Amino acid sequence: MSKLSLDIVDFVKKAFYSMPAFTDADGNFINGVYGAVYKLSGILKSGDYSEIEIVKNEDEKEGVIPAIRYQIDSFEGLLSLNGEVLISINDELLCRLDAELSKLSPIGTAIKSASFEGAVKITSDLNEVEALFGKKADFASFFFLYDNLSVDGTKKKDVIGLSICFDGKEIYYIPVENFITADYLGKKLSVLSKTCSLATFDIKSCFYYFAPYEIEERINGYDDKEINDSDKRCFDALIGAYLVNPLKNDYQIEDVAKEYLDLRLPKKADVFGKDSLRNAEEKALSDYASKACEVIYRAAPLIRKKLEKLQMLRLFYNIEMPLSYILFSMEKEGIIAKRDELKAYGDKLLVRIVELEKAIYEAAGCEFNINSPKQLGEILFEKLGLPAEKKTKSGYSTAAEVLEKLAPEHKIVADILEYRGLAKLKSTYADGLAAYIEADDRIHTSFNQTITATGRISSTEPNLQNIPMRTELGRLIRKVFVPKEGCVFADADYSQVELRILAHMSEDEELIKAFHDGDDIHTITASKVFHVPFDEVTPLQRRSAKAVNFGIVYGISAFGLSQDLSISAKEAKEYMDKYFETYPGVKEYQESVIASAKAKGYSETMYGRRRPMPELKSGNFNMRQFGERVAMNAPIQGSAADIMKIAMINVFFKLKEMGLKSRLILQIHDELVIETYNDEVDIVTDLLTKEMEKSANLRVPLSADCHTGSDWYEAK
DNA sequence: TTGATCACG
DNA sequence: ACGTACGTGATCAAG
Repeated sequence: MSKLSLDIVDFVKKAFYSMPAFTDADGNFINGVYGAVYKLSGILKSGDYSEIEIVKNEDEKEGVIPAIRYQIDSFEGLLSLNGEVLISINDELLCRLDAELSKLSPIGTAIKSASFEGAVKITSDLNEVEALFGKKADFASFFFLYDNLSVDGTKKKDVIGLSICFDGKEIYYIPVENFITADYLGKKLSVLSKTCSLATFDIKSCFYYFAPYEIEERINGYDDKEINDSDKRCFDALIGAYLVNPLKNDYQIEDVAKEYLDLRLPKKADVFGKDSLRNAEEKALSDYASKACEVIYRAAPLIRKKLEKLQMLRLFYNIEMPLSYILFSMEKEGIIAKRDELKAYGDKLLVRIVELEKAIYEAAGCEFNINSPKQLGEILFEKLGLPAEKKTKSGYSTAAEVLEKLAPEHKIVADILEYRGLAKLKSTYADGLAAYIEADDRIHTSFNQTITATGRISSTEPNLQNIPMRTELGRLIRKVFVPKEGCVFADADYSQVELRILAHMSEDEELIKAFHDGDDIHTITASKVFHVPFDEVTPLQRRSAKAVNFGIVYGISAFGLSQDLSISAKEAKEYMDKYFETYPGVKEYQESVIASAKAKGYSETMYGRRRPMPELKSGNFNMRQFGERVAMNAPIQGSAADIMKIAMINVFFKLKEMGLKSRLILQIHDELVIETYNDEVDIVTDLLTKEMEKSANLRVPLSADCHTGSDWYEAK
């Protein structure tokens, strides 16, 4: 009888790759530990050994993917209950292993794994690839597998391979290597898109290599056409899933697999870890990509049916799908940011920040971290004894709103407020933006189309939709954003688009009339609400009317309005009552929207975009109130988002149709920026304004103001 | 990772 | 009686 030396790292690793990938009910892989126990059990039952010596190569363990790593640990735990290295083989051990085996069995745990009816074929044979794309088909899915490592200097992602599926049975995985480049595969897909509907996931990331036929050939703007099944179009399962449920914060392909197919798809990070996919085994790569491709192939028709049922096909095909290409194009263009000027701006801020720090430490009598709300609160409210308004869960509130009230109490407060403002500008904007300037001197933001609950787009890495505007010092940052040589910026923004949409949707006659009468809607509203002639509206009255107008769009509450205007809730309520007397149609409209949302569980925009409102069914009063405000706001904010998206489609394809060189580069909710060639300024400003104003036909006119300038500060 | 704060529409 | 304006993203501190 002899001793079995068992290298558990290698043992589990081999087992993992020899078994189909299955998981437990929580989605954790258990195929490696299952295979290892199964094999070990067989070895031990042969009776050749009397004891096991556990060998564990920690270095090798670090090198394996996470999905294997944790299985090594659980295998070790099963084998060696108390951490022994030497284990004697007896009946107790054999029984324990058998018991574990039945627990781990994929049959026993009844886990459905993404499994194929047909085999995955890996091919690098050019003839085979050519033949593959020459197939006659109505529908195919594809999936680009990108490297985990993001490449510095460019947003262009590294493609490792492409999976493509034509009939749901046979899935091909084509590694990108040698003459089979990502560009080549993209071109093949472009050609295919002419005769075959294609589905993928996150199509925006595919546009680096592939432009669908319907985009390449297109010169016409938005068209509210019916959707024919026979039309060959691209389908993005991510955008589809988002439209069906815009509340989910993070849609991964694994979520789509689970939600629409009840399949557990392994997470990319679990399979490959954080390492580059360049070093991963081809089988693992093809396995992952093919599963994703199959999920798309099977889920896309289901998502499409769902959209059809929800009457959102036109929103999907006529607005969101073409928009995704425009967002890609805007990301790719980017915007020049001047490194040196940003640095100089930051240095200027730093001088004052250092001064303020000194003054604050002196006034406080000690040094502390001004950026820490906790430490700041202790200094202000304990050491200096300022009157505290305990407001947050974790302690004193030191928000600007609170500090402003405290300013007369102690001279330190004003310095802190100024410090805060400057520190924000330095960290988020001066230093923050500089880190995103790429080799082409441009910042390439990411526009996200599947984030917001209302249908707006968002901007990240960096966020170019929140560049300072309201204070002069902050606004100066916009001077670092400049057009390229021979260009200016054309910047157009909608005037009061949300209130105009409210006028349209509520059909309130007075509000509609107000927009036909003139364009200072706040003064007109003040005049009507306070019963004074237009020319005699006081600044305070206008400010109040403006706040009420904002409140109406947000889904008004007397308390919120009172906070904004620093008045009592009773006075705020009076303003609201007067407003609703003036515009009774608005009140009726808001009530009907809430009633409808309560009945249906969602509210919708002019173009059929839905926002589900589970809060309305909540047992919690506050949640229900929130649901009601959201029900009032979402159709307004969402319709404005729809209209801007239509305008972007019209502007983008108009530029293309006219063969202009100028390009859309930014969207900030109600504002578009075009990098405009000097010889195209007149035509571009004209088409930009016109396309924005005619993108929707409302009961009130849409108005857009366009400015030009040689930097973003000047063009606003 | 979460909460507080603050930048935008 | 209760606690609230709508929608985002980045940074910093602290657990």
